Order: sequence, then structure tokens, then C-alpha cells
Amino acid sequence: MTDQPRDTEILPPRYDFTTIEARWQAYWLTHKTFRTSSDPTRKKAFVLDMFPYPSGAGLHVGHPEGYTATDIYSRFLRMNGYNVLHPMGWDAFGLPAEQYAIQTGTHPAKTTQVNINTFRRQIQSLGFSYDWDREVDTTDPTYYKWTQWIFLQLFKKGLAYQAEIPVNWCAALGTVLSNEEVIDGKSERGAHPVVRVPMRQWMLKITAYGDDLLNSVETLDWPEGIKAMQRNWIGRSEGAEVDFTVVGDAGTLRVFTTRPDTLFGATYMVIAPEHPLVAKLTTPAQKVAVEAYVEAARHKSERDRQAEVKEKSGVFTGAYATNPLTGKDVPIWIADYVLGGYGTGAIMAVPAHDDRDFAFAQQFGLPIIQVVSKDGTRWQEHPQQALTEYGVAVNSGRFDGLATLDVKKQVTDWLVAEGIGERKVNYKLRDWVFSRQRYWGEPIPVFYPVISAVDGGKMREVGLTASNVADLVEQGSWQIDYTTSHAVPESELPLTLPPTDDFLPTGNAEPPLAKCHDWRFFQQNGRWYARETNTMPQWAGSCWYYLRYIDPHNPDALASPEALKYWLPVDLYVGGAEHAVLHLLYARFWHKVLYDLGVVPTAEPFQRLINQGMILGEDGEKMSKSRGNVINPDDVLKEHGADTFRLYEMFMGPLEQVKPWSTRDIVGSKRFLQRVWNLFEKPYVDDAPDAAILRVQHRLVKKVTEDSHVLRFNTAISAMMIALNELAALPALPRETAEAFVLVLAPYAPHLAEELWAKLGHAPSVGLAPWPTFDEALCVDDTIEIPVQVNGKLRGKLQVKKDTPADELARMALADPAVMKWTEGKEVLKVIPVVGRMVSVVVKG
RNA sequence: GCCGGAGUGGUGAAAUGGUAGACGCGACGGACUCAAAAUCCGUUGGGCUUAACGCCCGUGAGGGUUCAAGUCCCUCCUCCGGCACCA
Repeated sequence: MTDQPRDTEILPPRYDFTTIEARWQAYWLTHKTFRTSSDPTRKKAFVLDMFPYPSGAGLHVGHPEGYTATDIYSRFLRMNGYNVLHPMGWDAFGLPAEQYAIQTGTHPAKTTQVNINTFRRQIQSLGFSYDWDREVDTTDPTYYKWTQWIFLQLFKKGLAYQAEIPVNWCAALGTVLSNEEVIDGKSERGAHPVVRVPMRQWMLKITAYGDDLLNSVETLDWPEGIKAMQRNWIGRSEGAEVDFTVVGDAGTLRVFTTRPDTLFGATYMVIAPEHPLVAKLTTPAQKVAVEAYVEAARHKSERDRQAEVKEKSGVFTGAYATNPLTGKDVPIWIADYVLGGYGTGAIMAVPAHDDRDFAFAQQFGLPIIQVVSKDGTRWQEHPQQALTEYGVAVNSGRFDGLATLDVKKQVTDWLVAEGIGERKVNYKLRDWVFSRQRYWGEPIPVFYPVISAVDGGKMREVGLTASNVADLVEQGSWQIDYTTSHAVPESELPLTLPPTDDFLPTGNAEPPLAKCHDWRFFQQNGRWYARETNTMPQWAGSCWYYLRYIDPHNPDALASPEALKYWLPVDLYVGGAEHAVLHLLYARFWHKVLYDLGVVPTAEPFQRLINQGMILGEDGEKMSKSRGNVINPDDVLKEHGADTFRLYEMFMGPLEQVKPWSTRDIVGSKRFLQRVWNLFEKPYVDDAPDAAILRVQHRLVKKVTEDSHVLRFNTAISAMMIALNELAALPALPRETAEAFVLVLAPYAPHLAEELWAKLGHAPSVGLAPWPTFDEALCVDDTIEIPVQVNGKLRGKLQVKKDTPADELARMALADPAVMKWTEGKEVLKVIPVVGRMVSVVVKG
């Protein structure tokens, strides 16, 4: 082994990816090869990745998948003359850094910087063509200045408000979570228990944009599934609110229904346990039972409630209300299958035509009256289930025989005319709980007056320190007047986080910032004020980062209007489907607010969206530490190099598809690059390629061009492999063909392409060289093979000139011996020649 | 239950309604080598066969449209993702 020195005269040098990749990565960085600037004279493309949260675990093999796709696309567009904005940044506020800080005592700012550096190094080692001068970091005060600025615009428009509402409190995380962050009654992060408790919170009125967010979903070039999820989450439903008069009491009980046509079948009513009228409606005889039920419902977790979907629970209040259509009195029940937070928190129950009401009525023996029928006939027996589909009205007095849609309209008209109801649209979407009781987030730029608990006057005491004020507030002799919120003046932004070491949660609902007295309390014109100590959720920074990329160093605006006009909207946005609701809905909301303010010129931020499919472990399961099936990108890079890694991830299958990693298969991509290297070790000739080689070349360029346009990178790579297989057989390589090959390879394996481009005698960078062209006519062989089918089965093949006309094809097909075997003695009914494609013969007998 | 998406060789996959399985992996056979690795060449959907020629079957199941269906239509099954007491 050791006594056999490598004979460099005979063996071609191996493809040395380590040296090549280091060389070109350094070149691109120092020369800022891919730096971008606005240029209104050029066509633009904004190609965006969902920026990562820089976790301590480092890059995952899932990250490079989307990043490689956008990088190939960006490089492809650049070579095709586009001015491409392709940036990267860090979504660096958030719970994990803070959790880590709590465990280790390391300040989150420090952890975050370390993690960002790791991520940047890893991302750069993949050779992506980002414009690093545009890197953004959501935790940078010059960045979050504008996050706070946007919050102030929301505040001024009345879209940010405080409310004392039941929120999703997660004790383990020490913070509240938005509805979107709670999955199955547990926190999205960490799966910790979540309970509903009332707390003062900052809210964003996303519901004000419900219709807008819903309607413009239609204009987006997004995957159908994501659009459906957005529609679903917004959950618009049209119906009516109806007043029922409570018996023996002048009051009314208002319900929301989407089926006013079934009012005749409303045989009882249900109010939520949280409903404000519970106490008033409950009769003395039922008081004990109702109070016990309400108390039990309050202590049920979300999870408990969901566990009993099949089994309903409830208690009769003792009260009755009058059905306005039938005039009959119906009992009012209280049950937790009616949600306090949706509609009016009360329903009219129509057990015959609603599954939930049916189950409840069955369980408690309440009457079930059919008022809709599929065919006009009535049930002869007790029904087994509710009929929820539309049909025609029965048992509905003057509406009998009318179709459901007509009954809906007429009943609603009647309710409106009588003044006991109105048309109403409801949304599942709730306002966004925007405050978090954590340290590592953007401070909410709001403050409140500190007032005396004794006389309510504003404090003018002199000679006090912030600590004194904190003590007085603690003792309760002074109070913070949360009802009077003042915005921090825009000129004072950013309101920076105090650099405290005491960032641990307080153990109760009070945020860590409350402990920073010198930051929290300040005096102005002799009066004391207290800053808001809640911070913003992680989603805030990611709601608008794509805008900052457009003009990242602008000190006077989040971005200049000219730059925004040039670059918006994002032409391609690639990221994981896990952000289908949260990030994409929030970002769209902020964008629409900014659009209404005239800050951004488009109604939607992300015109086209693609979700890359998850990369699974080799066992076909989701990668996770506990399964031990995690592939570390650093290891792959070290062993195979960045070009191989990129190529393999794209060759695995369609971008959108979920696919398992295969350590075995990746060698195929590496072999390909090695063989490309070997190909360019051949001598070059300057003669024009002959027709056969020219055909290989033009087919290659055509296929890669077309597939790159539509992001079908797997088939583009396959086309390169096919071309390589053909060219590898040649003794020498025509220069023209060699150059075309390097150029189409460049977006996919950029390091190797730069190396070969230099080897061909060109100056860098191949990434900025013009894309090669192809001639459709040169892609087709002069003679082509035409299959002949007889009765749908392949029976023969014709070798013909490519332009052979239809009648000639038909004649040749019928004269072909292989075909004649199947037509002999049979009647030829029809011959269908398709020029350049095939001939189909139909025979009988 | 509802909403999305997908079912093709041993395997990742490919196929404007027009020769199903390109390309890659693996496997098998061969070359090179003392040998191995690497590399190169060949074969590789299943079955039948007089095995050179050739035939039958085959894209989750069943129907339909068409000269022609993996592709379009209907019914069903399975898997994946999301939502789920929202009246």
C-alpha cells in the first residue's frame, strides 16, 4: 500500500472538493460576488427563504433543502439577466435561547450570537449565493426598532389593545401562548400543559382583517393545502343572530346560528358555562347543580374537554325561553360543548339537524323534531342520527316544501323585520394575544402612569428612586394605571432591552422585566411612569423581516418607498409547511396593515409559496434525537462536499415531496461530480461539435432551462447525467459543448462549475455568466422511431425521417411486416397517424 | 368526521392523453488487480416460451370515456399532513 506511490502521470487527479469548495466560497465572500442593489431598469426577482431560528443544535439537513432550491433558482435567474434579491437572516428572539439561559445561566444575547455564528458558518459552507450585506437579526436593536415602530402604528390605528381575557397560560414556559401556539391543549413548543386563566394582555385585532385575509387568499400562487388551512383557520361562517325571550323575565337570550331555517326544530337552548347570564337564568332549585357544573367546567383543561367529544355533559338551568317561530317554550341548558368565546356563547339546539345537539338530546331525553327532509317525506321512526344536509322544509308551517336556502333567507328576513334578529358573520379567528411574560423578546413600547392608590392622583413626589417606586407599587400604596397607555415616541425608538442578568421568570405571571426597576420606572415632568414589562412573541420579528432585507441599513424608515416598490412582492418564498397558519397569517396581517398605511405597495407579501417536503431519517421516520436517526449536515459536507450534498438533496425527488435520506444513494451524486471532473480532464477541441454532440448539448440546455424555471431540479440533474453519459464516451470534448455543460451545472454545483469555468480559461464568476441558449430544431434527431399500435397494443416500430407526413406514416405502418402480422385477414377500420409521435391502427375480426 | 396531498420495479423516482419504469441506488455477471477498494463494460418489472424470434400480465381496487389512460371522469380502499364540539 504505502510502497505504491501514486503515479500522477497516469492517474487523473481526483476531484478534490475540499480545496475547490473552500477556494470559491472564500472568493465569493471577499469579492461580494452576489451583492445586489436596486436597479429600476432591470427586471427583478425576490427569492426568499424562511429564515431560521438559530438553535443550539445547529443546522439540520432539512434546512439546506429549501435553501438549495432557492439558491439554484436564484443563480439560474441571475444568469438569465435578473437582478436577484436573495438574502438570509436570523429569527433570533424566542423561547429556546431563554430556556437555555435559564438552565445554564448564559445570557440569551450571548447564546444567540454563538448560535448565529454557527448557523452562518454552516450555511456559508454550502456555497449559497446570499447577499451577506443584507443579513438581518431580529434581536438587533436597529432591527427591532422597526418592529416596535410597526407596533406603534398598530396601536395608533386601534389595532393593538389591552384586554383582561382568559389566555393560554403555560406554567412550564412561564408565559401565555397564542391560540395558534396551542396544540391539543398543550404548548406547541415542548408539549407542556396549558390552562385558561384570565390575564391582562396586549392583543392585536387581526379579526378586523378577517375578510381581507380570507378574500385575498384567492389571489395567491400557493399550494392548495396551505390556502385551505388559512381559510379554515379564519373560519368565516354566515348566519343570523336570534333573540329568544326568557320566560318570566323581560330579558332575552341571543344566539348565533348558521341554520336559521331550522328554527322550527329548536327544542332547547344551551349556554356556555362562562356565559354572563348563567347566574341570572338559574332557578333556585337548580342553583346547586349549575354552580357545581360551572365550577367543574372551569377546572377542566382543554384536553379534558376534547376527550369527551362523544359524551356530552350539561345541566338544566331551570329557565325557559320562547321559540319566536313556534311560540313554544324550550328549556335552557348549560353545557360546555358550547364555547363561550365564539358567537354569542349561546345556541339554539336543533337536535334533528345537528350532530352535537343530537347527541346531547339523546343523552338527556330532549325532544327531536324534524324540520328538514331530503325528499319531503318525514321520519317514521326515531332517527339514528341528525340530518345535517340541506333539503326541503317540513313541520315548518308556512315554509313547508321550500328548499333550505330559501327558508334560510325568508326566516332571516322575517327575524329582521320583527326586530328579533339580524344577519351575522362570525369567524373562528380570534384576536392575537401579543404579549409574552418573557425577557428575550422585543419590549412593547408603551408606558403607564403610576398613581396613588389612596387619592388616585398622579404622583409628583420628588426625591424618590425607581426602586422606591417599585417598593411602593409592591406594597400596593401606589398603582400602575394600565387603563391609560402611552406610546413611546417614535423618536425614542428603539426601546432596548435592559442588559440585565436577572432574566429568569418570576415564577408567577409577572414578566422578568418587572424586576428591572431602573428600566421600568422613570420620571417625566415630575410624574412617575411604568413601562410595559411584557415582551412581543417570536412571531413579531418574522412578520416583516422580508421588508428589511429590501433596505437593511436604512436609519429613517423600515425600508425606502422606492426600494419597496421595486422589490415587492416576494416572487418566490420557500419554507416548511409547519408555518402554514402561524407565520404566514401573522405576516400577511401586518403586511395588509402596512399596505393600508401606504408603507408597502402591494396587498400581499408573498406572491408564490412552495413548501419543501420534510427529509425523513433513513428509517423513513421523522428525524429526532430520540430515534437516533438524525443526519448532521457537517458530517455529510466533510465526507462528500457541498456540491454533492446540494445535488443529492435536489436529486432525491420533487422539492415538495416528503422523502427519506439515504446514505447509500448519496454516492450516486458524488460519482456524477467525479465523472464530470474526469470529463474535463479530456483534451478540448475547438472544432464545432458534430450533429450528434450538438444534439446532446442542445437537449441538455433545453431540459435544464425548462426544468429550472419550474423548480424541477431532480429531472434537470437527470438530464445532466444523461448528457454526461454520452459525452464521457468521446475521445475529446468540443469547447462549445464543454462550456454549455459548465454553465447549466453552475446553479447546481457552483463550486465545481467555477473551477471548471476557470479551467476553460474564463474569469470568475460563472455565476454571473449568461445562461446558454438552445435551438429546438437541433434537439431532434433526423430519423426518429415511431411506435405502431394495433388495437391499443404496441406491435411495431418504424424508423422514419422526423418530418414524415401523416399519410406516409399510415402507409408505412400498414406495410410493416411486424404490424401486418396483426392486421392480416382482419378489417382495418381506422388508421390514426400522429406526426412525430405514433400510429394507431384499429382492426376488427 | 371535515379539508388538503399521495399510492408506479428490490429501492429514490421518471413519463405535453401517445413505446410505463428515463436517471440514480442496489443486485447480478464481466474487465482491471496477487487481492481488495476505486473505476470501467454489460444485465436487471413479473410471468411464459420452441429462450436468436416472440407472447401474456403489469402504475392501490373496480367501473367509465378514448383509436390510445399512470395521466381524464365516477365509486371505493390505504397512507401522509392539517383541522376538529366554531353552532
